Parts: sequence; structure tokens; C-alpha cells
Amino acid sequence: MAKNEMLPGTLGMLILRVLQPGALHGYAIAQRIHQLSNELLQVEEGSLYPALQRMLLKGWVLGDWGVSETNRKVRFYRLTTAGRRQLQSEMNDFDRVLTGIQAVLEKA
Amino acid sequence: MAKNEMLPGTLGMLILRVLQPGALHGYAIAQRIHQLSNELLQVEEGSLYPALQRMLLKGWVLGDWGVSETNRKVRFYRLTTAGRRQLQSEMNDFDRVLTGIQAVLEKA
DNA sequence: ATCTAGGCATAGAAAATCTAGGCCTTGGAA
DNA sequence: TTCCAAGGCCTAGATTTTCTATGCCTAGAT
Repeated sequence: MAKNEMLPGTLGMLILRVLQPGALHGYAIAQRIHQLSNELLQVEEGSLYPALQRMLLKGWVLGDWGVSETNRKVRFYRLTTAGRRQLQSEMNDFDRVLTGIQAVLEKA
Repeated sequence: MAKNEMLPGTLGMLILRVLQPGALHGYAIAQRIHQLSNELLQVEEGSLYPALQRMLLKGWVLGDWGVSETNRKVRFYRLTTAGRRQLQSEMNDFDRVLTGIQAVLEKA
């Protein structure tokens, strides 16, 4: 988990989270995560698009083709109701597990 | 990452951490992580032992056969110098990445 | 005309984890 | 005495996720 990498298992949650306020296209999702994390996180496209495919299949997001601000053909992803539910659930789990990890790191 | 699961990518760090104060055998490592995390984390044996093997190969731990408190033949794992270095490095990375994740979760 | 940045996507390899087993021993209960 | 639960170590194979590397296309600026 070196310099600009992600914590495995958290990418889905981050994507859902940045989609919560409104739809974004794929490229923009990666940019937003990068920017909101103060450049600490870097989402590779080879991770991003497969993740989005999985989320489409699970019914957590919908993807509508459209045109970006920069006039390019893009796919806008937006959360479904199930997606919102999933986000809550993943954030809960993450919180719980993180609490456990931090307890171990501190008390050991 | 449901009920009693681990955050992928953090198991090695947790193992190194609980070994920092002194050697433990495998079974005890799992117990200690479970207990220190207030039962939030559950290390499966099928994850634990392969992880220990990897760490042996990388030279982060040494394993000496011995006898447990309960009079069973066990393998005590202890950190090497490289292992201590690795732990510091993983904790640093984890901290940085976690900061990024939390920034995204909060600001999005 | 060409180049760069924006944009979507897949294939294949690599890594980590889980499930599900196997095997052995100790000590206490029946 | 026998048997069983708990303590222990470990592996095989499937699954999942991520990364690297690639391919392809377009808009707009030089």
C-alpha cells in the first residue's frame, strides 16, 4: 500500500460516496477522489471501470450516456436506492472495523 | 467486509503489531487481535497461517518451535529488525491512506 | 496537421482472503 | 477407559480485488 495507492476493499465505498451528492462520469469520479483526499489517493482507471461495472451489476448505480462539460461523450453514474443503502452499510462496516484496527494498533 | 471480517491489506500490519511487545504463537496471535479489538476483528486461520508464511519468506518474522502454556507444541513468531522496520512503514502508509479516505468520506 | 488531455473500456497477472478441509495432542468428563 | 472439546498447525482451491498494460476514440489548441 505504497505512495499513491488505495486501501483494498474501500474503493467501492469511496465511489458511492462521491456519487452521493449527484451524478458524475467515471473520469470525474477519479478526479474527485483524488482532489478530496488532498492528492493522497489515486484511483487507477483499470480499477475504476471494473468497479463501476460490478456496481452496475449489483444495481447500486445506473449509468447514463451523455456529454461532459468538455463536450465529450461520457457515462454519468448515479446512485440507486440500493446504492444509498449499500453506502450506509459499507460506511458502518468500515467504521466498526477501523475502530478494531485502531484499538489493536494502540493497545498492543 | 461484513460482520467479523478484516480490512484487506491490514492483516500483516496487525500481526506485526501484536508481535512487537514479544513473541507469540499463531493461535495466540489470532486471539490477541480478537481480544485487543474488543471482538471486532476475527482472524481466520486460513488467512493467518498463509500470512505468517509470507512474512517468514520476507524475513519479517522468525518462527521457533516450542511448547505453549497449555503444553502443546507450538511455533513462536518474533519480529526481526526488518520486521520492525516494516511495521513502521506499514503504519505510516496506513495512516496516510486513512487520512485520505476520511477526507473523502467527510467532504464529499 | 498534429498533439495533448479527456474519456471509456478490457485482458491478464498478481495478491490477499475465505471456505473447507486435514491432522495431531491434551486434559477432563462420562 | 474411552471419548470429545479445545488447542494447535497447516494447505488447497476458489473468489475477489486491484494493478499494469493496452486499445481506441474525440475535442481543441498549437
